[in-house]
Amino acid sequence: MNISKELLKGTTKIMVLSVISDNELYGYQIIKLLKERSGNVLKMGEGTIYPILHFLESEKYLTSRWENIENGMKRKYYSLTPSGKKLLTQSLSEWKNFTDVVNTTLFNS
Amino acid sequence: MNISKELLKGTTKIMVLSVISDNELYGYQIIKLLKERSGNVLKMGEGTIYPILHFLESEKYLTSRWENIENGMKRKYYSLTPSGKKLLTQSLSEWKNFTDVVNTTLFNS
DNA sequence: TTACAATACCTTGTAAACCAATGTACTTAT
DNA sequence: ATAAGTACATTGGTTTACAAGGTATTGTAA
Repeated sequence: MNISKELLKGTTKIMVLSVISDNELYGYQIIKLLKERSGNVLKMGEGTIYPILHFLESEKYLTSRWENIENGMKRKYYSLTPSGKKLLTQSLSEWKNFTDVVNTTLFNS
Repeated sequence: MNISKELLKGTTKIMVLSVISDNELYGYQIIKLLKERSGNVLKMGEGTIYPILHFLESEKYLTSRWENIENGMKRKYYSLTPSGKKLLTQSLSEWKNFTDVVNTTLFNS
């Protein structure tokens, strides 16, 4: 089963905020987590997630810190700012409104 | 309450197919019907709906006929082809899958 | 009667979202 | 040694929706 690219538009940002709200996470991990949590349906590419993280950080919804791990690799960990938590709450309520409106429109005939 | 442009992406086509499935409709009427059915939330412009109708017709999901009404105006009525009915069924099931996956990802933490 | 709102069709240009592809660099498994 | 995995990043293309503009007619309010 596949999720069409078009339907996804707009929701990816919310899902990114949502997964970060639980734990401090790095980009590559978020991609794998979204895949896992969605039951292997969402296969976001790096070209999708990294720009979203950069945007959310530039808008102060996220902060980041670099961590050097033993083997020489570096990870950039993101967490929500207070402003990001507010955005998440607001986005979740928007998401609910949105699906309600669409469902009403689709099925109230 | 406003529905963000980004979330809407992809769903407008489905809603257009959905409203036409019940009755033969013309473009301007569809805009008003979507507004009405969504409880005054969806205010699709003509620049959104007309291109979708043209696309769906070019892909043979819709057929159209012109009707001259008394006062000199002309309306272009659209209805679903068998292929369009199939697309609608398929799109509705995609929509359901999509919201399920997003909700799982958002709320199963 | 003159102007505006509404009906009804249409197109063009722009911004945003996502993905595929590509690039770098290091590590681990075969 | 070669491929796959980890982990960061950017560029270019497609699609979606909207704002703004255009044509033409009818109905209404000033």
